[in-house]
Amino acid sequence: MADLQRFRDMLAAYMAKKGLRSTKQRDAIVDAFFVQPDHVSIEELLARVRERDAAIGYATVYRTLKLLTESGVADEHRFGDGLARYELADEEAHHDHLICVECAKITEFEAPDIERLQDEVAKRFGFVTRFHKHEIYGVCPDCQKKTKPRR
Amino acid sequence: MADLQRFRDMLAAYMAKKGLRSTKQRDAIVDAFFVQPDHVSIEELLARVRERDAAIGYATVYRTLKLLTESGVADEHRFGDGLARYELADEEAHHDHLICVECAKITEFEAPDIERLQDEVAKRFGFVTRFHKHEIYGVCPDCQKKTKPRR
DNA sequence: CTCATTGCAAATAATTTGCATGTAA
DNA sequence: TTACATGCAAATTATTTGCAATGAG
Repeated sequence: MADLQRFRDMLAAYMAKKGLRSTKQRDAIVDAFFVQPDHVSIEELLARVRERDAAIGYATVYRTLKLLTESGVADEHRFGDGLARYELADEEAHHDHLICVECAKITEFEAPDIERLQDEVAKRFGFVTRFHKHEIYGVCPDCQKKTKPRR
Repeated sequence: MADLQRFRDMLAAYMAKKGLRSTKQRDAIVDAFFVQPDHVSIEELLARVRERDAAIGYATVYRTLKLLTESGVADEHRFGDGLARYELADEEAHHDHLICVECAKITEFEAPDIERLQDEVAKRFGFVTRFHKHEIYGVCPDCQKKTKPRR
């Protein structure tokens, strides 16, 4: 688990710079995100947040996640199921994803050697890298067992 | 440029197997795709196709591109601008993408060493890979010149 | 007090689908 | 002839936005 305080500070700084205000809705959403900032969708997060305050509207969740993304606290991902998912923008421990095409489970992996080769590719083309996506779609071990049981 | 005939055969086989018919609209769309099968969007393809037959509806383009995708002739990509783009599903010459965040230009790259490391990652997690996405987002050489001119 | 924020509903944008009509095979 | 295909418009889905009411600083 990353250093959450660092992210809270990052968000506070961004909000101060932009003259944004903190509200109970925002706090509830941000807290809910920090509880388990791992590939949550808006809908999942909204459900979590409504346990604390049932009146929070989904537009507020969209707006707050956009705020988290702009402030550099969260990264937005799209894994092919048509909706955005968010996770902590943890550069220190950068990882990429394996996505199961059967059960949609997401597994993280780190591969510094791939990152290095990737930097070389960017350099070869004269690109200044901002970010990247590396996603491997396939069938996870669990689903391999389910899909082709010996019979 | 890949062996287009191979892809035409692949499509014909798929259509035969499914009992699908060839129509002048489908032919026009497929031909237009084959002319330049490089990251076209539905809208771009529709424009191209309408030069030949102005009456073709956009639903037909959607349906035909889905057909191309299902038959293994085309791959669908989403590069973050909110719409689907299609390219030839050329496994022999597999490549990934560099996307300029300024001008949205897409550059292809091949990196067999990355692919190999990626296979190792999948194996390490017991995944059976179906396909992958590796996209590097950054600023291309042209836009670097535009964005920060010496002044 | 002032201006950002919220919740709601309506607006978008990309894509999909129902259906009457057209048309391959 | 017998389904499959098409074009249109309406439906869907995820997300965004206008606006009046609310609330933070």
